[in-house]
Amino acid sequence: MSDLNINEMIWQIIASIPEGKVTTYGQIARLTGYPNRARYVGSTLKKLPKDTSLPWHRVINGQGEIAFPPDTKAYKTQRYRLEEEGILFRKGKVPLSEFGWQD
DNA sequence: TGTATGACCCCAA
DNA sequence: GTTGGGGCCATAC
Repeated sequence: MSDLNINEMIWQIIASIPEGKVTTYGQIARLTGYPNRARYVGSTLKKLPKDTSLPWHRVINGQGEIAFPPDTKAYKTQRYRLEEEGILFRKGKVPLSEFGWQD
């Protein structure tokens, strides 16, 4: 029940990420008020339909890297979308300056 | 009911 | 700078 609320919060937060910016699973978890739910955020994203309008590609891990292995289709898709939005990669990582929310 | 797994994170060495 | 281990909690089997 409360997890339904969490899902909505997660969707709202992701939808509010500005174009050309990214954020991390941990940040999203914290903004929902549950600092330890970073893993749950990933689980939620995995369940999204492939035709979702949610900008899931703007969500990366705490290291500034894409959460998928580099040789996967999902990785390439995500990276391509980010680069289309003007986000540049440095050695496979996104610079901190591109993060939407920072503590 | 119990164990394993995952689009993660943090801290100590 | 890297590496390893613990923690987290919903799902799947």
